[in-house]
Amino acid sequence: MASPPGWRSGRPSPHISALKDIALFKGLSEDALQEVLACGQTERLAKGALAFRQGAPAETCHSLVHGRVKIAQTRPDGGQFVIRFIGSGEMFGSVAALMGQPFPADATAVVDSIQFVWPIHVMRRLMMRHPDIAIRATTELGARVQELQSRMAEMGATRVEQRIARGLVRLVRQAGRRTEVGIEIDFPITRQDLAEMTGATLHTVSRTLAAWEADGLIDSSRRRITVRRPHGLVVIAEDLPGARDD
Amino acid sequence: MASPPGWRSGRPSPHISALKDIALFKGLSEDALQEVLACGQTERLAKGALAFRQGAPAETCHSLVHGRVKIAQTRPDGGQFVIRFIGSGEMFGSVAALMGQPFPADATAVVDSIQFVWPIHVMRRLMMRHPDIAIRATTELGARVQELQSRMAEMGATRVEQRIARGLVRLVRQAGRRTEVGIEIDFPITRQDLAEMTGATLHTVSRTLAAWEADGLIDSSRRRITVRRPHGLVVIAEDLPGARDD
DNA sequence: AGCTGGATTTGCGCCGGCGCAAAGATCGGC
DNA sequence: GCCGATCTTTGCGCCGGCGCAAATCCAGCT
Repeated sequence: MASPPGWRSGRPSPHISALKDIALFKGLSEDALQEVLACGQTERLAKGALAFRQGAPAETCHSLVHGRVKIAQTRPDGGQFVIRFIGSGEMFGSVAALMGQPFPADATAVVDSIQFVWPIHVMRRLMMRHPDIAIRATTELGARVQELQSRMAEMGATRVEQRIARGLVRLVRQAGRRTEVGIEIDFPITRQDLAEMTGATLHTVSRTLAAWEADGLIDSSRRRITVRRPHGLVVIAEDLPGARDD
Repeated sequence: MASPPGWRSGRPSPHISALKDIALFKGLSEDALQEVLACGQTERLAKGALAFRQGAPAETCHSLVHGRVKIAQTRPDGGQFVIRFIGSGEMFGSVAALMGQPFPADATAVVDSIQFVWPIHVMRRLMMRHPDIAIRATTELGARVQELQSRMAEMGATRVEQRIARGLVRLVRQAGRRTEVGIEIDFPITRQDLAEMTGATLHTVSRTLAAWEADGLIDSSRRRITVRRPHGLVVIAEDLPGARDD
């Protein structure tokens, strides 16, 4: 694993370039970026550390500079539910902040990470001054809405195997890294996580993955999953007729 | 914009008040409202008529002036999925329009309705000119995201009975009308719809409602549902311990 | 290296909810 | 008032996936 610049020194080195990678700020003027930068700060998140906690007042916007963060909700019945995983350049916690509501979930670093944090009122001010940003925000949120809706529709699908396959496909798309054998999910993920993403049980996920591994569809070990034949997974996810490989 | 033909002949500036009821336009200046009004048009939607069709290019924003519209998606496997019901004053189809993507679902009037339609570029222009609108839009979308996320979390809950109860509770909140016996869903809804909202089968929904009716929890007839003891429903929805009345 | 706790696997039994099929109830139209 | 189209109810059988429990395995720590 290559260490990102400025990681070890314990010294946050805020880079405008990092901000530029955030979709929301694309095409923003230098001084506007400076404004954000000046108001916010870079923070280190050790693996397992929380960026924010479910129920806490949301007064900050977060953006991940490096690493991976899990957004997970504790339901009243005690069950956990994994909403999504955040990768580099993505923002999180912003919806709650914009809405003036408490964070709806915990944000936990699954690997050592670096986040950039700034107060919500800066974002508000920016939006007032630069309508582009607000418009870009609607686009971002629109994308979220669409993704959530498609995920909703998926949940309707009864077969658990399908749901797990789709969850895995999504992870591959978002966090896949090519290796010799296939595509690996580039951060540690437990079967429990996968279960909590798809609404299945830990047990069923374990069994299912084991079956797929026996079929040579995937490789897996503790917290690691590598997809050897992505297409085969898609066939299951989309319930295509094909019983053959590619 | 050229005057739209036909519909407006007898009506002087049809529903500027109707526009004011749309959250997105709250607090907007008179002339800005006029701009929207001039570019759009009011349309009648007979029961069963489509406001737009899944897959069609989304070049229009819609807002319901009166009636009720069902947004439902046809999945690749042929199944239908009810995304949501639209009530008076709510906007629909706007996410797709803003994102420049085809409509993701059909919009069908479930009762005789009236909608207001205007081209997306007007909305874009308005947003550029009035950041408030864009900001308000982010708020709206944020709310959608939150609602979808909570719905997602619900879907994880295994028990079908719970999911149905929650679907019903949501409908009551959104479209409940007080009557002598309880609260009635104020538009015709089939068990099929309920099934497609909650990811259950028509059959299971039917059986479940029958059981609830036997318990005096609800009244129902063809396309009509009246909740006699909302609290009892919530108890099921939230899986509270209480096995008693309210 | 040894220990400890989290992560994973696996077996077994049970039951809820779907699939299928057909009858019954209502509404709306003619 | 009759007919046809929906919408709704109900019976029966089957099976997938959960619940429970125990055994292993592995990573990180001291």
